[in-house]
Amino acid sequence: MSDPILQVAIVEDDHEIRQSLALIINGTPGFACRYTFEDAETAMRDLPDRPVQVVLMDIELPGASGIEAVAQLKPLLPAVDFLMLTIRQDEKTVFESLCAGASGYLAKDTPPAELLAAIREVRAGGAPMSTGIARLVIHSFHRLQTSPLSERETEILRLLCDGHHYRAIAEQLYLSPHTVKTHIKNIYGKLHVHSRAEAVRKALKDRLI
Amino acid sequence: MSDPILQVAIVEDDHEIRQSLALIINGTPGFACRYTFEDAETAMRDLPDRPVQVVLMDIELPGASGIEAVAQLKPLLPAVDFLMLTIRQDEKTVFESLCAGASGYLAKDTPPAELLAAIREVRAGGAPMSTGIARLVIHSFHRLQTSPLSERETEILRLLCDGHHYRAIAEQLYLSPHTVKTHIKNIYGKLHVHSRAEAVRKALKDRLI
DNA sequence: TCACTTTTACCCCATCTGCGCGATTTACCG
DNA sequence: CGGTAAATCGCGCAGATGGGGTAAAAGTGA
Repeated sequence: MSDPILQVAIVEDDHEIRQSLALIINGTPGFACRYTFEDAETAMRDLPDRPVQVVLMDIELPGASGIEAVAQLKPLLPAVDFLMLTIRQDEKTVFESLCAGASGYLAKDTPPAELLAAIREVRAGGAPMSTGIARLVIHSFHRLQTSPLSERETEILRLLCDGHHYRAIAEQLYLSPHTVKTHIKNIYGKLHVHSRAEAVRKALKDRLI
Repeated sequence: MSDPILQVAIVEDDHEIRQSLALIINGTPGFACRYTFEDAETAMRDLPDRPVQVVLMDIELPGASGIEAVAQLKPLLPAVDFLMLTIRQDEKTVFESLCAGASGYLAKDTPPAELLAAIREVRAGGAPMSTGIARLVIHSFHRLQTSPLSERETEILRLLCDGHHYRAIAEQLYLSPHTVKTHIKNIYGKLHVHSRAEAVRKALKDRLI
């Protein structure tokens, strides 16, 4: 059904790592690595013309970062799976990579066997991640339980986020518009914001609703 | 360092599945399952008093769902890891579970060996997921590249989300407030919304900024 | 070249918003 | 039992917002 030989490309500035990764891949039946790049610029220029299915992407590169490369290449090559292969495990880098379009995120010290398993997994529709990364990602969904808002206020904030006006909120909750106004005022105070837009943003960002 | 015996609880309404899961766990050195619950209500009532470290949670239960149970229990037991064990793999259920506080998500047909590995993994700070779930989660980060907005409009939407007013946006972009207004009007049209709040919500939800 | 989009800019006007002030009732907690 | 927080209702006002127009310059692509 799928191509018997999986074509893998590598973007990695360290010569040794690049060569050893290529050796691992080319030494495994069913895998091939015919294209390696030592910087993001070359990869962004040449990758679109190469018959590649999976790209192992380092993040810290001399010029443009691997994240920028993914952000540019993924829309052009939606069928290609990008696997970040990096030592960086900080939250910001991880989320930026995933937002850019990476389909997996592996630590650079991943053993060869696991690396190959990850490549197989991503082709099978999975999303291989190191354990720490997975926890980071899952944690990002956990809502903060430290909401300073009362139940009623949370209810009103939810309607606020849906774009309802004073009047509509009042009608839905069988309240006077004045009451809604007071609640919203209190919400603003507790969230340290001064407008609907800011409140909506904070509500969604901090998962208050 | 950690307790030599890992205490696991099970919340599952199907008698057979519950028993066989308990058998698997109790038959494995280092694992113990002394508490099983057949509905969410009982689990919510009794679990807080039990010395449990990992909970295997079904979602479809007779009364309250497993998601509700996690939502209530996780804040009370932040050190406990909840692993959803379910046949449901739809996006909504997965995200609701993770938002409620689940640390992992497994298909019900996960083989015993993998289940045990997942329990070990979650205790080690990981977040075990079936491959399909992992891809679903990672996909949620991928921004939609199909933004209908022009560059300028996106720029203005970003400032809108930060809670700026017409005037502040105009000053930051060296534009007339009239121009900003026109842009915002066009943004509303393209996003099919009628207020700042809705625009902010859509922008954040669809990752347009 | 012509049509289209984008970006810029302006007008009018009804409504909505945010902020100032105060007030009552209920509910919970020590 | 008294204090505090939450929830409810009220008024006025300056300024912001959203909706309806119009239009010109600049760039883009067929």
